[in-house]
Amino acid sequence: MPELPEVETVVRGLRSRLEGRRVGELVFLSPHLGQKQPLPALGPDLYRGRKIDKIWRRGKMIIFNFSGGCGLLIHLKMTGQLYLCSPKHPVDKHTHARMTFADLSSELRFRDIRKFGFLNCLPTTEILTRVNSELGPEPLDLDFSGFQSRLKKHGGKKIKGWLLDQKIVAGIGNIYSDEILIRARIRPDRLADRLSPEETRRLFRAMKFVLRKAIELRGSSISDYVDSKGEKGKFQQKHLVYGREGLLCRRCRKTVIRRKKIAGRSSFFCPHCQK
DNA sequence: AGCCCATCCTGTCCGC
DNA sequence: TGCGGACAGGATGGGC
Repeated sequence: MPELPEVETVVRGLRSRLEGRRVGELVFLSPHLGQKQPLPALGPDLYRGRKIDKIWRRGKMIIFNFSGGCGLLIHLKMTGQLYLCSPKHPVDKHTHARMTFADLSSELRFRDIRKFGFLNCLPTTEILTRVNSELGPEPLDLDFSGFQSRLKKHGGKKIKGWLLDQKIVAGIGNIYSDEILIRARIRPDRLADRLSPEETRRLFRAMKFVLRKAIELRGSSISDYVDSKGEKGKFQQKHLVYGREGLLCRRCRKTVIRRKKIAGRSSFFCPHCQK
């Protein structure tokens, strides 16, 4: 499930290969994907010959800026993949869009088994407005006082739900929320405004540490995640709780990891380490 | 305000 | 071995 570190890894890979290139054509292979476009959508033909000025990330969103104000807004949701490959690489039934380039032999593919993800053709101004109205601040840019004030503002929420809420902080999903909470030693069902100053500090540090470390290790490959070169990440090897129900905690080595549904998501935690 | 649930979708896994 | 149902989850929208 691509979250901030996976999306950042994909963006860095695409940026180094694609910024400055000119589009050959953009083709949608799945009509379904086109229908999901919010208005005002731009026609794919409009992208021919345009230069890619910038590829960037906001939360879990991937954004392409092209010359002439055209943009792409992409979300991988759970099983989406965005990678470069040879045009000869087989196109299967889960490949929903492809983009070729005038000055590069590789092509870009958007593939998504569950079709929850999207790739929208929109003006960059539209993308900017949407992204900024729908998403809270970047967790890696957030300072401690901003973090504290957001904890207070949405203090009634369980901390797990708080971390997952893209409007509060953008980019954290189910894997990283659990991995942050074990390192902060806080139970996922604690209320956001009931954390002690020490716990608040630990949570802030754990959030930064886990996200930075996961980016360094190029993300977690749990199910379908691969980066822009089709390669897997390595952070799953560092997971302390996620997906480890019934196994011994890797932190205290004596308590069995429990799983409980919190904020609608299965949450893994150590009842001994997390208070 | 915040929780829970259903929804979108398909592959995987488990039990019978 | 095969079938069917449960499950997984990011985000949204509705109801409480």
